[in-house]
Amino acid sequence: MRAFWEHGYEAVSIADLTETMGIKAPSLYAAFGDKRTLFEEAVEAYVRDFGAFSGQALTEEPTARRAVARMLREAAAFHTLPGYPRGCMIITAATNCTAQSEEVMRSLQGRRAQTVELLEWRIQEDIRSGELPGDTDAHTLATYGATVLQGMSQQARDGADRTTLERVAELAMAAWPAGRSDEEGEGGSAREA
Amino acid sequence: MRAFWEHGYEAVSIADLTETMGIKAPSLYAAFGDKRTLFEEAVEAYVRDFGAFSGQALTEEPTARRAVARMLREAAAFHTLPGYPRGCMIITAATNCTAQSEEVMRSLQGRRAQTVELLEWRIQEDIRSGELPGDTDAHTLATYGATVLQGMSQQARDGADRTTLERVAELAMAAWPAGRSDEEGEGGSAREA
DNA sequence: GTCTTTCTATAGCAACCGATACAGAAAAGG
DNA sequence: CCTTTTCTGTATCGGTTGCTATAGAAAGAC
Repeated sequence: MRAFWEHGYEAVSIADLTETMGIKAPSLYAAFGDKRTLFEEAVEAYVRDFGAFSGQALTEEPTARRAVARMLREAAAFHTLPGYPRGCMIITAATNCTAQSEEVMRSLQGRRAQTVELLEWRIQEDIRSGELPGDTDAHTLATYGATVLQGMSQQARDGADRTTLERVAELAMAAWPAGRSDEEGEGGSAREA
Repeated sequence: MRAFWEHGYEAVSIADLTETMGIKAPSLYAAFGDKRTLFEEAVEAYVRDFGAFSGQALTEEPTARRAVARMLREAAAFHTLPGYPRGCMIITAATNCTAQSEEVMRSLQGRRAQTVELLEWRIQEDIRSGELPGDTDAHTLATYGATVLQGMSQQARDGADRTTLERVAELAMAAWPAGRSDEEGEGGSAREA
């Protein structure tokens, strides 16, 4: 997983994997069957251990605004974990692809699209509930959230440190429209006028 | 150039290049000497024809704010040119790299860092001139600009259309602090209090 | 102990990688 | 016309890719 995370799908060879895993090629193929299958399992392990924060933030927080704020804040941390590759595996692991690994690319592309759709759905939910004004552009807003998230991954890869990214995440939220629940006061949860 | 732009450095083979260029391998090596050299020339051709907008915006505009606004607006167009690969070649062409092409990766990384440094320098210039308040965090602000720019490239690759990206660019500027020249009125150039 | 089952390591498969040696065709000079 | 030079195409180099057949070692059953 770490090898795929750092170098991407095609740039990691079977020889690299057998070397870092301490096993020989036949054992690897007996256990995983295929390089693609092994990659898919590595992706699922990554999502489980390091990539679940975005889905959790987008489902657990009460408003889309708080969800995105938390997602970006935690992304700053997860994209700069000490001792781990920088950036997000889902974003970077399949960007330079041959024709034969197009399916792998589209697989990760689907996962990214899933996150954007979930975010857009949360925004539309806030529009329906009156939390956000009725003329809010949900598609643009969701794309903006994904843009900042994926840009932070690239910046982490290029060496940006965690505190800088956390400040970027906080700054990015200044462009996000304030909802009804955080118009006055700042608790936003218990205080209802 | 288009092949490297779309698939990246390592994912394009010499056979791909000789096929799309209509020449055989020995002619290619006689003309360019090396795959790496050919890639570098392709990068320079890309920067000249499609990637100069960011440098121009960052040097020609009177303030850092207007520079970033223009850079992001034009990026939305250049990252979604009809008939060309999506996104920015400098950002995506060398992300999945083997150990042998680390130099290529660092070369593009250096070009990206150059843009961020130029942006940060423009911001500090505005701070010195009083256009921006003295406690402005130039490093965070420059990283934010680069984050949105690179995130837009990723979004373009994932299928975002031009108008959506232009709205994202405009929305992103809502997080950018207003300078002294655009506090009141909106011309900002001829009107001096 | 002996037999059976599971696992692992050696060796090698066809296909492709970047890069060249060499021969033949085309063009330029007289 | 002939010679010299430049260019292009065929064939191939050693190395690596993902993947596997086959033989040998380790472990469990009794």
